[in-house]
Amino acid sequence: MSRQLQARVPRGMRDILPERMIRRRYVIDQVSRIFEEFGFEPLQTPSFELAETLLGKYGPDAEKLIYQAQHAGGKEELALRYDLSVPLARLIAMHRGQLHFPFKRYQIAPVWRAERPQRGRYREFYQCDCDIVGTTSLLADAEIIQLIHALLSRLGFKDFTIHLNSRKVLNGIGRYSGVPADQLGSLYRSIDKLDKIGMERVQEELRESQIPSEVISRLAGLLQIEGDVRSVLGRLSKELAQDSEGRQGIADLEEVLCYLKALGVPDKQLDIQFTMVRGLDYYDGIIYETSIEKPKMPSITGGGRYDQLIGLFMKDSLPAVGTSFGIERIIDAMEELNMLPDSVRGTVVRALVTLFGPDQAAISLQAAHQLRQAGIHTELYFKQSSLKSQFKYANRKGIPCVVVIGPDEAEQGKATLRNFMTSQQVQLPLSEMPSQIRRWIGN
RNA sequence: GUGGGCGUAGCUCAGUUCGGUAGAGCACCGGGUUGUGGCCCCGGUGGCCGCGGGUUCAAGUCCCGUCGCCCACCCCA
Repeated sequence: MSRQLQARVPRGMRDILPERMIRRRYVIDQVSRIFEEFGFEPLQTPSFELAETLLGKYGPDAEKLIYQAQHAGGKEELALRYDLSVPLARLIAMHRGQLHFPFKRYQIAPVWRAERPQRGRYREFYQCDCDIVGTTSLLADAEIIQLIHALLSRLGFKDFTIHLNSRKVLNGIGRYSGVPADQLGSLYRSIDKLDKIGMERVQEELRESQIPSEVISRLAGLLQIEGDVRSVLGRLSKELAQDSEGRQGIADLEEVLCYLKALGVPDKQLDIQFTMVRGLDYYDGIIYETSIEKPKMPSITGGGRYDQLIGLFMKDSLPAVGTSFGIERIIDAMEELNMLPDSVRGTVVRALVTLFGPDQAAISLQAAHQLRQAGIHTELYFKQSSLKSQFKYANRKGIPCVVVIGPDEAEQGKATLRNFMTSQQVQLPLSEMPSQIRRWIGN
């Protein structure tokens, strides 16, 4: 005998077993339903893109994480998609003639990033994106943010905060501080950490990045602005009064806040966090991400406006705005917080039909068939074994109803139905099984 | 890319101090109860002790190497 292979999957990737798959599907169903309620259309793009489509869009840090692929006989340089936005931009450019604008689409699909895995971070994971292409109206930005709020609320999240910022404001802050363009990256990275490491350490980092001390003290004043969303914007606009782009960014945020108020999104779940940056290069307007209090994990949504990205694939760009939901993190959080309804069980099977012996096989088969015809997910026990072990099997697997057809029932053309949730038991004709089971399990 | 922790049964882990026949709980199979699950009792199956090398009469245990997983940072969903 040759030695067996180690059964393994690539790092950062995982199998999803039925129990988890069922919970996952529940969440994904909810999410798609809400996307469609808001008028987003489904769509699909390939897992692979041409490497040239993806490269140069995300920024150097992200670009290192793109999986590139080759095939011995192939001439095309391929890459696995890193997100769903850049493929969307490519699709818009290719199919703009067949689409109606503003075009709203959602996509729930895996993406791949060669990161070092850890809690809430995988190398293959699903993103749920919704985007609106073809309008600069801030109503679209507001609608996306409203959708984030509606979706998370509908799933049962309560303690979450949507952090808002604008790339325009960030650019304004950059100019305000007088940091040279080539140091803006490290400036953003440092101020982004304000929440985590505090003012002192941020100033320390800025000094280490060779940023002049007068600039640091100007920034310090700016970064200390705190309070509710509106007063933050008021004070920030005074500081950035000389910068037209910065003023524009603030005006954008004010307008969106106004819409969100009208839409009933509570202020207390919104936060103007003008130190929030977001890594991807292509954002150029309002940006946002969502954090939850517990369990502790990185942001569960992230998105923003990217009016120039599509322009990389066609002559005149089309403005676009959208967000991504981290479905993996959302599912992890919901599992940890026990947020899934009881109706989401560990198995799709609703009824187990027992098997007694060769004489009853035909009638057991017939009963299973009848239940399936009636739309009840039914499993037939295949092995002739003690009733006890068949019951045990149903119990362990979480099947709520057992249909017993032994010699007694077979003779009378009846079945004994047992409800495992309540331990009720009734004997009735085969034709009445489906309605009885439906009464027991609901639906 | 940086730092830390851990690899022993299908799963969670003890055993490593001080080298001496491979353990527990859960799961699985059978029985107690030959037509009734969960609880209980009894029995059983199951191990390349991550992998390779070294030291030794003897290595899960000591030494070297290597691979893998987890956690944190960076960054992100």
